[in-house]
Amino acid sequence: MKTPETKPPPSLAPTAPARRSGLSARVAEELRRAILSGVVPIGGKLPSEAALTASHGVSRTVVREAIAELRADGLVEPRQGAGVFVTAIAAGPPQPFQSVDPMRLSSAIELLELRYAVEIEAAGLAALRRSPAQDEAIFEHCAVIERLMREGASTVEADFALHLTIADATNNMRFREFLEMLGEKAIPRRAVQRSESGEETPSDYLRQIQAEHRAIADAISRQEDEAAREAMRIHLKGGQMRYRKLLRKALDPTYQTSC
Amino acid sequence: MKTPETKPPPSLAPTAPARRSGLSARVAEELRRAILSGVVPIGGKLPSEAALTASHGVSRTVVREAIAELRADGLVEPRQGAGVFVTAIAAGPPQPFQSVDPMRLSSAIELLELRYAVEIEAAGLAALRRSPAQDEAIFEHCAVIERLMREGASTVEADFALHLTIADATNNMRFREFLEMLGEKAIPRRAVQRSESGEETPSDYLRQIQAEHRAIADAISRQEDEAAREAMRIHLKGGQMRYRKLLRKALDPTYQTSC
DNA sequence: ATGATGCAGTTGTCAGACAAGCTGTCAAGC
DNA sequence: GCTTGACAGCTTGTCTGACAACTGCATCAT
Repeated sequence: MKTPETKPPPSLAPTAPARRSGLSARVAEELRRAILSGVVPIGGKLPSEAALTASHGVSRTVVREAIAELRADGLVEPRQGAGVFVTAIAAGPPQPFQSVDPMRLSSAIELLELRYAVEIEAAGLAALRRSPAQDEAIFEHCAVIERLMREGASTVEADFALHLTIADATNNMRFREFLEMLGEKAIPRRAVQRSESGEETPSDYLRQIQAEHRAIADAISRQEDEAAREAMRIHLKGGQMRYRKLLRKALDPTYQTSC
Repeated sequence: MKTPETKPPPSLAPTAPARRSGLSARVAEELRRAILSGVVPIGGKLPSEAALTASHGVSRTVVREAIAELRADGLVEPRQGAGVFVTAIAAGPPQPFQSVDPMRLSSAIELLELRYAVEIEAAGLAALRRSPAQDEAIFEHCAVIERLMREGASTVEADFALHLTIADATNNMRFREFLEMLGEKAIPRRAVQRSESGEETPSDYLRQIQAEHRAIADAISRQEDEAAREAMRIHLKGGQMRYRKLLRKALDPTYQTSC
């Protein structure tokens, strides 16, 4: 089996790309798909190892390792002498907030409201607890966003990084944990990026965003929690309005002409 | 892949006891334990297959199948030629907010802060969006809590139900979803119930709680979002103080005498 | 000091063999 | 006719040996 020629780093980094292209992983995935798609019903039996070996053109070892993976997933239960049976157990615990349809406006807005609840409070706590270094980092992120805006580049990631820095400044890791869990679901990147790269950013819009960011950073710097919360609320409300507009236009190109 | 054999055995029931006593399952469990207990650090390498074969007294096939299970768990990443490395990924998809130690005060408080962020905003949205029926339900829950308090019974569940009703009144299911996900982790029931059942509830404390609940319910009823948020903030801040006291006493029975 | 090469050790896959267990069929007994 | 036991065929579980592909490190040449 050939792998790509690129040499991996000598030490494993947490962000090292996963390499799951082995045969057993592939067979496991195919079987997993067959099970989850209902081709094999719950309680039903997979083909025998010998049959899978033949039909997938791999050795029995590969088939067995694939089945071992499915066993760990809780998808199958092998019974010696009898066969490998699909169990009634669903794959893993339910992921939170899964039922998000990025193309449904209300779905995304609902998640945004939840996220904003956390971010408003985070701003208040950040004002009370931030360290000087965290204070500085917040301003730095504001500057990065402003630069990206002037260049007409996408600010989605930089904006998110600012919010994460504010969450860090609460010195309660649960806030970052929450935002990381939720962040990618709350803003469908495709829609936003398409709109952002496709049009000129008005300079009054730039100034508005800058002013809002500055108001938040200043309130946090002054350690005024109420002002920080209010500044964040204004920013997010404005962002929500902007986001609604973006989404409406992305979903319905004729929307603006009808306004 | 051929048509799978779908003839179920007559003896398979969803509640059939699992038979997982195979060697590979055993080795997988031992390795899993070693990894989760930190014997092998994250980023560290498991012993080679040959070494595991020797140390566990099993064939290499068994070791490989065990490793396949761990791979499915996301605990390890085998790298051909290099070894099997413990990944930074926790078992399965990350469960949110898992690292909660109920006996560590700061751990619970951190989660409470996150929860309170959501609840404060929920109160504001509930004021804007509640239906008359939801309005009534909130008052009813207040009455239930008051009754339970007068009887000296535990109000933990009734209190949580009130907060869920407020979340429902936002008419954004994400708020309830969040609270349900987080609710049981945020208040360690053992500690709170022990303290609650063990002492007399002062009547001024009762009145304070009642007043706070009423202020929230009234603001929501009047559809004043800012007042609702502020009332909820006061209630939760007071509750946080009370909770800190409870926890400190539960952890250190001599705490009150030293105050 | 740097780059290339070789080698020992590692994982990935294949094949064959035997053990343990399950299922279905058939015959014997009641 | 129904139940029970025996048996054959098939299945999974484990072991063993072999080779391919890959990695990491030591050594050597420039």
